[in-house]
Amino acid sequence: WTMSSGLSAGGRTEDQERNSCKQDSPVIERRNRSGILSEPLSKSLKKSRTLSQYTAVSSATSNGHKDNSETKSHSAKPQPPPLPQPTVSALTAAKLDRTLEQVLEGQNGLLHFAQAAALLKRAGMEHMLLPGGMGMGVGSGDAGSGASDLEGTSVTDAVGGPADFPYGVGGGFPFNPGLFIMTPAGVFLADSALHMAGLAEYPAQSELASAINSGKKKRKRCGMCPPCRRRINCDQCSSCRNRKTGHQICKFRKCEELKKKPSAALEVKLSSGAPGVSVAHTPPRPSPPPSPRFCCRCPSLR
DNA sequence: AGGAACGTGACT
DNA sequence: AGTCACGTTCCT
Repeated sequence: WTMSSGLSAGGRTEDQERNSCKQDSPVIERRNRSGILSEPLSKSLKKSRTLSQYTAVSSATSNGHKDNSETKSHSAKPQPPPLPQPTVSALTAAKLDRTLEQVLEGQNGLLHFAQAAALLKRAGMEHMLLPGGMGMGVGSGDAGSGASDLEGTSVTDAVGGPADFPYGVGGGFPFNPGLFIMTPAGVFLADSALHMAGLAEYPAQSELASAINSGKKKRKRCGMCPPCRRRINCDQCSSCRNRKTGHQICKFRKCEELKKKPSAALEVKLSSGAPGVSVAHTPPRPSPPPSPRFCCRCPSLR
């Protein structure tokens, strides 16, 4: 996964502008060896998902945020249309950063979904997935419409085209969206989906599902919210000043999801129709108060 | 209720 | 072993 490297090279944040005394030199990029500044996303995210399982799909994620050398290596692939490639001189750093943030926000959830779908599909093929098994969710009832919505337009657009996510209009994307768990850390496969696909040996996925259920594990940064994407400690907030005693991340970098109470976050997930294992055919909720950001039925809702 | 300090898990 | 950071507890 190279998103973090892309971010670090892609543009200077507003923070960097503010704390210019430190950020003028590239020293800031190597200031923390554990990745606080240069790799804010990779550590939590790479553990949360089986990145090695991802193929070309994941590479599309970082296309827009790589430096020139990285972009060159992917020059054969069509770049996602919404990603601007302005000259740095033409845009201010802050503006560029905002643009990147918008692009990221719009794409991350869908990309995670696409990646999970790719993983499931690939693994399912490897396991000679039963014909009537996973496919049955597609055409059945409202789930089908939601699925077609997703794969037909949003996902394809976000990922960059059928080459990257070949489950487009005619691709026959065979999975019920209810089989996916939308979490702050990304989109994962529901437990039952794993069993249906015979994927019990995919440890990260099942482990995550159990972690969601138990709620015992330490939560991790979502990696997508603005605070998570922020790479610079303010060095001025109480958390920064009291780092030795406080053991707390900079207030401006505190993940939005982690700010919520664990119970509240769980309730949001449940009410948004993404309960860990109760899958596909749950009856529609009478008054769904969907999470503004995560909803497995309405992936475009943010 | 919000913030600070501490305990401790996760990671290098 | 050292560092980071989430969760809990305590204090205001």
